[in-house]
Amino acid sequence: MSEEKSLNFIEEIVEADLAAGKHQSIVTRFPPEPNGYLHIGHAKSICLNFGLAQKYGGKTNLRFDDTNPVTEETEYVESIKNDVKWLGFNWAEELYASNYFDQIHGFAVRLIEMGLAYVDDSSSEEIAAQKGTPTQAGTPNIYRSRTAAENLQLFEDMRLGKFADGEKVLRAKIDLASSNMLMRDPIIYRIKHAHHHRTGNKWCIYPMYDFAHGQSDAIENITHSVCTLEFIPHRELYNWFIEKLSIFPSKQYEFARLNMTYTVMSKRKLLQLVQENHVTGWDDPRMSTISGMRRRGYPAAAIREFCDRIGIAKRDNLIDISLLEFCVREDLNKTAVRRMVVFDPLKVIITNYTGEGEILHSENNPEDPNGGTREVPFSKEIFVERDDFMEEPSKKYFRLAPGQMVRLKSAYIIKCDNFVKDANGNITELHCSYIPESKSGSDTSGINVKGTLHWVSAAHAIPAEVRLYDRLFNVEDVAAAEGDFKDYINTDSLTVVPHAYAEPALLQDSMGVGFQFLRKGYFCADKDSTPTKLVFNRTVGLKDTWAKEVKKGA
RNA sequence: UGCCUGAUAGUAUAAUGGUAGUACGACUGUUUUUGGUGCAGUUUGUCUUGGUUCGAAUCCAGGUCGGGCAACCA
Repeated sequence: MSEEKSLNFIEEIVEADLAAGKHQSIVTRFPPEPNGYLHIGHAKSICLNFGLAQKYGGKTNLRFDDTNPVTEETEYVESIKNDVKWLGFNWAEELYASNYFDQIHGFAVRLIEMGLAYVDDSSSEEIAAQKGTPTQAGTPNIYRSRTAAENLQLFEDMRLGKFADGEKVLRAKIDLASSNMLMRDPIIYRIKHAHHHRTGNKWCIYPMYDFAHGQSDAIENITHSVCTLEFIPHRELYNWFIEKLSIFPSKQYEFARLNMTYTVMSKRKLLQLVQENHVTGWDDPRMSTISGMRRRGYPAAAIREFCDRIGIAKRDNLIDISLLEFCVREDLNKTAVRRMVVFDPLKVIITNYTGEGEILHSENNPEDPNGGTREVPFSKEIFVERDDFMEEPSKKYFRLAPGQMVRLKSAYIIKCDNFVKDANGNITELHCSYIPESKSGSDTSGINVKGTLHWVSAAHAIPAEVRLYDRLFNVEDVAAAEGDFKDYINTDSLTVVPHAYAEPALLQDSMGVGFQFLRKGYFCADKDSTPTKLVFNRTVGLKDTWAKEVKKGA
């Protein structure tokens, strides 16, 4: 078990800091804004932040970055907590930036007293214009030279609600000529007469991200504040506030956010999909949200493994979603319980089978020697998959065809003797004969067949609905595609099989587990499933080299 | 056009001046009562031009290309 895994650049920084005695132990944080559901990109950040603390014996706080009351809701807070827990992580403390509003307000006052912040009466457009452009310095306005006393009074009046939204803002007084636009006197407090999901109506002024995040990090003694690349320009500001306020010097480090093929990874776009009913909700199994993946049947361990495999670096990336699917299959192959379900039934009559029927046994999981077996009823009439028969088979087709033999999984070898067509030329029935000596487990027939089919006994079959999912978008790089991302939605991303036939064992199974429907893929019971109406989601298909072969031939 | 960032097989990610490796993918073969799984193997790479050096993916300089920055969002 002593596999040496190389460190990512953040782990290297942490190890160097620890080795240098800069910190006794580390503190990280996962800081979502509660304005939407978490997605797989957040999972990467969660695994990184919690993983760092786990690996180096530190702790991780869950901190809600709730500084914008108009977009944030308790529903989101709850879903985020649920998702982090489900992913398998425990936070040291559940914290909120809003817990620190008093302290942050105090920081602002201190800045004003030091002459490093001022109240600006300009409109948002005026401020934008006065900021200049990246190649042109900004210009100061008359408010910039207000005295500390005047600013103190004005800021207090802002807090007391004497002004309307947008009438005034508090700005840090830094450098209007900085090449970093964020240093050109950034707004640090704005007026919002809005109800906050935690502080209610106590405040009508709220700190901006830049005046809340680093401050919260400092208050919590966060040693390594890890965020994504787009915050690189914020680092200069982050450090400026820490220096001027003489608070705990948290350090910000940035890594590249996760992008994945055939999907979107922004809360704004995900919200749009939900609101405009392109999906059924945040937990629609096609969504890249944690809750969607959970509902679809992705194991938490598979998501963690995926996050581990993609690594941490600073280069922009577009990860192939098939890597995630690989991780899901890898996990489920070891754990999923095998069952047989026929999606598109074709009746097979075993003409020489004279018995009443019998109970056969089949292993629950060939990968797990301790997995046990379940009972599978067999009888004269069974269903097989319609595409497991071809009237005129191609040369490498190992399934049923006139005169061709296959094994029925865990049962007998059968031979197709005849088939019946209706008036329209559709095949309605297969007539086969079975080889009595070929019974699974006690086969003395000496016959070797190339194909093995899944099947269900017609008399014992139970109905089930099966939902098949495909990628939500039909272009690889959705974010880079021209125009509206919604133009690329795959309208065939959901296929419902309303009347599949399942083997009866499935009725007794506990529904929290992952299933493999033999030769069909991995499935899980959907939350819509009831004892009288089973509903399953296809988590991911099996690797299908035959389909690939067929495609090549076509 | 200014500033900030980055560039290693198809996709990711290592090698931290000394043999370019790993995973996924693709392709072979093999095993298999899942055309699944497993096993074995093959394949493909240092953006570019110079420089430093015995030796450069790594250090330096120029170029090229990608991403970000001018929200009272985070």
